[in-house]
Amino acid sequence: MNKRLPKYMILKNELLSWIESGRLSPGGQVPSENEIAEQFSLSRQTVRQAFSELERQGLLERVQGKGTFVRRAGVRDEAAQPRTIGIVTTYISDYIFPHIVRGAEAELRSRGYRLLLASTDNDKEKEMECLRLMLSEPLSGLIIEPTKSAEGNPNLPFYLSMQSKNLPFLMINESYRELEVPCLKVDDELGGLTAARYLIKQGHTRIAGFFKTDDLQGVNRLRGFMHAHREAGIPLAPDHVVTYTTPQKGDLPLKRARELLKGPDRPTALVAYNDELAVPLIHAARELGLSIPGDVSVVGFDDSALALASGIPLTTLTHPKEEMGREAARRLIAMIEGGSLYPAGGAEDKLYIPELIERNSAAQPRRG
Amino acid sequence: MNKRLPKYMILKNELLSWIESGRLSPGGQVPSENEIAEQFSLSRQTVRQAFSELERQGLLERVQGKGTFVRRAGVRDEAAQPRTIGIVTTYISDYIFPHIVRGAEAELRSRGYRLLLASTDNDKEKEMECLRLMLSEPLSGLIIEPTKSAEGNPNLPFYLSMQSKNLPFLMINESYRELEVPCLKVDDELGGLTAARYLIKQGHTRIAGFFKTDDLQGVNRLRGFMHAHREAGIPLAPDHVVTYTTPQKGDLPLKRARELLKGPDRPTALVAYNDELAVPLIHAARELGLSIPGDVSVVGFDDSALALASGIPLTTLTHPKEEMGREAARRLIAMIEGGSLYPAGGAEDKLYIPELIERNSAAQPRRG
DNA sequence: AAAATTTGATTGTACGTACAACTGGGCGGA
DNA sequence: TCCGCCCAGTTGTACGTACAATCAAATTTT
Repeated sequence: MNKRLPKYMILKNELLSWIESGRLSPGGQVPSENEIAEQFSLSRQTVRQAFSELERQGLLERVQGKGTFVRRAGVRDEAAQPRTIGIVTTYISDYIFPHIVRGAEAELRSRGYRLLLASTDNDKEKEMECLRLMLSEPLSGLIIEPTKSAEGNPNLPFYLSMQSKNLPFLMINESYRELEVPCLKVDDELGGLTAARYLIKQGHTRIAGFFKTDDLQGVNRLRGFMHAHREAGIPLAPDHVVTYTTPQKGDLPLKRARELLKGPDRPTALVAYNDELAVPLIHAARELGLSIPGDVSVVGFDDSALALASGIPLTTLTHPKEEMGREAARRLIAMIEGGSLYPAGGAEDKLYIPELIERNSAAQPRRG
Repeated sequence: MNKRLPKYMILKNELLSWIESGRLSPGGQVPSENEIAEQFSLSRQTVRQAFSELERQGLLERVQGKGTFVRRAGVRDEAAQPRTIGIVTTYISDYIFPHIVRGAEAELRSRGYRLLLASTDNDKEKEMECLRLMLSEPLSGLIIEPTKSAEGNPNLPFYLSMQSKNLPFLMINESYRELEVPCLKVDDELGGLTAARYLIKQGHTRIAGFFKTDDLQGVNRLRGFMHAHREAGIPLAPDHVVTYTTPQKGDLPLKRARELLKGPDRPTALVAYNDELAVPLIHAARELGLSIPGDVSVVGFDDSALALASGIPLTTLTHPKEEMGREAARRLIAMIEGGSLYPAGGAEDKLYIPELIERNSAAQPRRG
């Protein structure tokens, strides 16, 4: 059985239970060393030993001439909570991701949290490396943007161990399906639907769509795109749906677009996976002597900075970006301070509704 | 004078000096409590008090039945090195800053360091807040992009205390003049010189410059711009130099540009503080019916993503961006692992030479 | 030769005393 | 009323003793 505990340890545990039970409240005064010594029939030195260990652990504060006081409530080794939150994102520097990070950073800073940042470059091995690094020192929580969410998730064990360690985390943009984790994202299927519906309503019947399909975002946008065709009864030529993966993004979709635009029955409208693709699509079309939006309409996604920087203001769908970052930070902090793995209002995902911004890159087709 | 130190404190300091002087080496055994007590004519209890405080600080290790041993050499509170590095930047999400962060992040991650990120929004109060937050938990080093470097530095005490705490840090883009700190930056004066020289060589004689002057970067670029005029003997009309500050950047320079371009003797070339300004300058000029580069040449700075996204590929000067971030990380790690406040090869600044990239926004003036 | 035991050294626990240093309140004098 | 002083109560420092627990090496026993 248990070896006999030293008396000062017994006293320590007794005092701890007093604190936890509320018999001693934070800030309140502890009976003096002499009183305790008498009550427990111990020498004052022994009481001092117990007190000084508790003081070292940060639970008591002794003030010469005044007395001994309780510092904070709480469990044994709570050890000042870290107040550091990690964000693991696919790309730090490009496109809308800086804005998401910025929103989160602003919110976190104002709430007294520090932000740890790491980037996966959309590479699953780096994702694991990032997680390992982040967890190498104490952390209060994590915000994760999944890497290649449409494929499998080899880092699942990592996430499970985080759940079992009661480390709160949530996902943005997309979540791994295998995990039950709160997620903030845009309703991408609705976005694809909205974009295609808009063009159909304008009178377009030959619309090509370009989607990156190693992220679920692209898959969902494509799904909405196809849905809009189905509901309008418009046939969708197979070669009018172009899918590609991250490494191909620089050339494959552009090559296909040129082929389509040069061929017979060229599409009168293009739906791009995002603005990053929409801008080069516009340039490619112009190089072929086509005018935007007269000959070809283009709709992008995400309302990024590119939408206005390029010559033609781009018709695109909104993405909350900074607001999403802020909200993710808010929710994560609520989870941390609530001590729960799931947000207070249930584990519901937050779905942002993308809205169409009409600018000058899309219009009715020439012969409507 | 000094109050008399308690005997156990005197003993503590004595032992510390033994450790630091090498009389006691890490891993070596400390004389037993009784020996020390006899040597110093103290009671064993007093020796125990000194020992236990040193043990608490992590310098000694006591093993029952064996003896007391020295844990590690080194200064008082070395405490397992954190391997976390902070970056304080002006803007996270905009322009070239994400690329700098990205370079630093990649390098840090590959070396096993975590990256803490904070943004000042170019606000000195937030800068202080960021520093305070970052330092609230252990940190190995800091990379700082100064806020409004051309103005004073109210957070100087903070930086000085960091130096006195032997916390390595370095500056990027610009440094506060009051601090002797290693710095990585572009030779902005040379950049301004190069841009103006180029335009002069093309035959331009009426060149307007637009510079943001609350950052030293802008001040230096302006200086080079003026230098080029002086050396070429070209008079520089006072209203052809437009200076502005961060809050004005959205409208003042554009307003002035329109006035200049509408007026008589309009400039045939514009030098913009950076690409972020160059792009709207181009748009403004085109709205006035002027063609680029036929009627007006425009040169930007930093070779940002905007330089290619906008309709006309922008002639601009390079900025190392990612490479600068990587190099800053490398140097900081060297300082940390070298244990020195200054880099091994002396505290020399790294000066990057900006190079001109000729694209399509600048050419010879119409009647050359 | 191997195993068990003893032994000495060392730190851990526990009690005791004494005085110093500090705090806050009460008391008395200016 | 205010100031200084004292006093009781508290923690801090310092010394002392005694024994327990542990470790490693020497010693004895098997």
